[in-house]
Amino acid sequence: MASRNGSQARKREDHDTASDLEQLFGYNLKRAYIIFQTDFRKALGPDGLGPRSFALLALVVRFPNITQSELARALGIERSGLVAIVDELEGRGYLHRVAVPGDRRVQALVATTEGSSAYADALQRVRDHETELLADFTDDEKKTLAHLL
Amino acid sequence: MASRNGSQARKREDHDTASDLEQLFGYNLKRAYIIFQTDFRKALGPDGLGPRSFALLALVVRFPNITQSELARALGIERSGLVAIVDELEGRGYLHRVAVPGDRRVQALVATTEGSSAYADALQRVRDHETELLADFTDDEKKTLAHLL
DNA sequence: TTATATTGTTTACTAGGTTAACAGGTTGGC
DNA sequence: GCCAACCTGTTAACCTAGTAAACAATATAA
Repeated sequence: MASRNGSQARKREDHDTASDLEQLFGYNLKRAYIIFQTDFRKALGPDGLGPRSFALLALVVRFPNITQSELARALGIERSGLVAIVDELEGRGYLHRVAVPGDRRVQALVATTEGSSAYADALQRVRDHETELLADFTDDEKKTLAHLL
Repeated sequence: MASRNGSQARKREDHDTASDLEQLFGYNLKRAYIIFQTDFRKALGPDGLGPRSFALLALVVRFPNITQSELARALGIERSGLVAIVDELEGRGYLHRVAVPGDRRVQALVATTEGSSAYADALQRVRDHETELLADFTDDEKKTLAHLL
């Protein structure tokens, strides 16, 4: 029988001390992160913004004329990695690159009105999904969690 | 001057309301996860186990004779993705595949003594690093966090 | 001026997965 | 017993998100 060893293992896993992994913060953090990311994509639909594009757009909306180098620092990724994301958002018409008078190397990013409203809409949806996801927690717990992270 | 817009942006980011992102649980969760993962790799050294191999080995140590299909379910990844990890751990001599008498399809996994002790060592290091990483928190906060995740 | 640094970009690469197909083995219905 | 349906481990092709190195254009410091 194929499931003999398996059901043994699963039984032990079910009640008792499932495994060392569950005692590690890092492992649980990863699982929580995956849950949130999956939910994020569900919130924004199949051809909505991805987490990266959303984060980048958030910064551009918040800080108009921010440069790509600054964005890379703020997001903690490499400049080269930004290009594709900016291309995508520019392709959607959510922002455009504008030349900066004083320095011909940089291209400041500004959100279009379409980009701003798309962002506001997405933000609302993500927030709604997050509160739904955290519905099991008390307000106190939520506050603590937010503070700790 | 290249940094004119930039310093404006950064100044605003510094004090005030930095951006909507920081109010989102998902975004902070991601950052926390990245911090923990980076620390994990530091704890185990450059050619130590990766998080995936570590997690798999943990389950094999805990549940001897577990099958790969069961592992895939437990870890939430596809069976095909496991093969490379099992290959790696088998290559290190930490576990081996053994035939199961009753069912010639499955190959149960068992940790070698070398694998068990390597795992115990790694687990200790990861735990040490985690407690160090969480040193700023009070015991109460740590308990709450563990409970929430 | 000349050396050094920075910006945005392309290209090649890596890590960590997924999906689809497969060969071999098992099982349930009849 | 036979056959259809299913499960197991595996390979191959692919995808996503990122890194690292190189580059041309530009800016700044000595």
